[in-house]
Amino acid sequence: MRTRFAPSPTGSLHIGNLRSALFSWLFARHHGGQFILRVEDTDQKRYDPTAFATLVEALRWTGLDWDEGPDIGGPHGPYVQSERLEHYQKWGHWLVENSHAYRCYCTENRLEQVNKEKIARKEAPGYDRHCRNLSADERAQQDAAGLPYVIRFKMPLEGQTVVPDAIRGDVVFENNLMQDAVLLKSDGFPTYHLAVIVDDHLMEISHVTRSNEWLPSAPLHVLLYHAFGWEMPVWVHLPLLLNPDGKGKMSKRKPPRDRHGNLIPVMVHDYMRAGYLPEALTNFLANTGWNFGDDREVFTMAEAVERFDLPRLNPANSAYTQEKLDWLNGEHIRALPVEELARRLRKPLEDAGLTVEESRLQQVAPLVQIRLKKLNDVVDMAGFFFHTEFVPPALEDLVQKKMDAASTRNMLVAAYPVLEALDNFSPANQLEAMDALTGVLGVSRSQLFGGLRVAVTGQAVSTPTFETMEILGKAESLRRIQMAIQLLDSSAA
RNA sequence: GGCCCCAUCGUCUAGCGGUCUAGGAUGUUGCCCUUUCAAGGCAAAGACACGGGUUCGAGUCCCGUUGGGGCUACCA
Repeated sequence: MRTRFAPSPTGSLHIGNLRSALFSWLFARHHGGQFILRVEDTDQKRYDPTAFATLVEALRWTGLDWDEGPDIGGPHGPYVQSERLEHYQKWGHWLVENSHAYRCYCTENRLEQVNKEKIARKEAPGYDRHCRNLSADERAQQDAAGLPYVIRFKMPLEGQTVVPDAIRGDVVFENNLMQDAVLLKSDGFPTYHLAVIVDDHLMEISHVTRSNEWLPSAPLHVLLYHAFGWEMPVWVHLPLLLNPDGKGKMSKRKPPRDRHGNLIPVMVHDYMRAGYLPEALTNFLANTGWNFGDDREVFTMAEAVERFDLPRLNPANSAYTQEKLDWLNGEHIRALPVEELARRLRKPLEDAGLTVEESRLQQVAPLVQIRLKKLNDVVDMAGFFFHTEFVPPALEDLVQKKMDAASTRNMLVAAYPVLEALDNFSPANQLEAMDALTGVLGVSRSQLFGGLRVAVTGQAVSTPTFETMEILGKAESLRRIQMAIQLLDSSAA
């Protein structure tokens, strides 16, 4: 079995395309087959020289691997369509010579004109097949004049074409409703329709996996295989990933928003920057439109490879669920070995402008592991650990529930010498001492521990009190508590 | 408009004629735990789009309606 992913390089990787790629990859890997990467860059108007490197970066990040491709070569190369023009030209002209296609000399103006007239007459728009009906003389005349032309397919005027689809069965199309599609453009480049058939055949693709937006043009592709006399691959039209509201496919041109109005990332690089784990993203994507079985939602791609197959693919399109991705991301963060989490936390912290000391990072990682939904959340939660200068808390955060500045101050003043007297500054020891102090002072754990926590972290939401103080060290913790006391003093005055 | 695809809780899904007073997850709400935030535990609300058939029996099969999506380029 051989499947392929054939994106057109327009920048990063669209999440909907990643989902298609993922299904193709899982399918091939499950059956012990090969997965091929091919670049479909036949649209010269959209050419972007940096796009390919970005695409590969995104794809590598997701963990998908390919056996043949533009960057690694292979026996069926080249894997970039713009480098395969001779194939398309050869086979395009072969179709003309064997009367499956014809040269069309119509200008864009005429095409527009024909459409306008058809629409005015309330007919379906489309090419009127003017050049299909040229006499031999007329044809010779146009050729002699050296006019630019495109090659169009001679769609059968009657009958039906059946597309056998692996997940929805036979889909039947009426031939007379279909266009004489352009196969080879006037610039000598192929359209998708010609290129995909030639390449999939030459590259020996056994299963064509692609999103179901291609289903309407699949009969043309079937007919092309017939015309060439090539063996047809198995067609697998995958469901589409829709916007969170289920209206329209995910698109980077009109980026969707969640119900809080925040933009939802569409490109893989946006997910990388937002602090998502590749294993969470792929888990999420595999889990929408396909299911693992056994009611399991959290799984690795290695586990998915073992089980993946077409029968459990849902033929319906599905809406993107941000909440579920965020939950899965948290699950995968918690599943990481803590040293690995530490390693991945470095980048978001550094990107936030912080200087990250390795030993400190190792200490902080276990404290944030169960608290993070995204890696980037570490900046707000524990960024204070890496500040060169301590930023004291806001007064209103420092004053505890049902207390005022004076009573909060007195509480911290009482805690200070007790903490100072501790030889062993372990969290357990601190807890024991502070717990005892709550009884003496007549305050709750929440008030005392919370007051200390805000004092040493500088923020209302943070890592837990005693573990934090242990990392900060006794001296630094006491210094910060002292600062808090002064802050409360000045407010009382 | 035409053609094609699709249709179970808000969302992702299980269900492949009787085991369905429809299961899981997420999200929401409540309670518990608790040192903030999380995580964890428990609980609640929440769906077979509608109408016809077929059948002893339909969420499951067929048809229609409705709804949603896709395509309708010398873009992919």
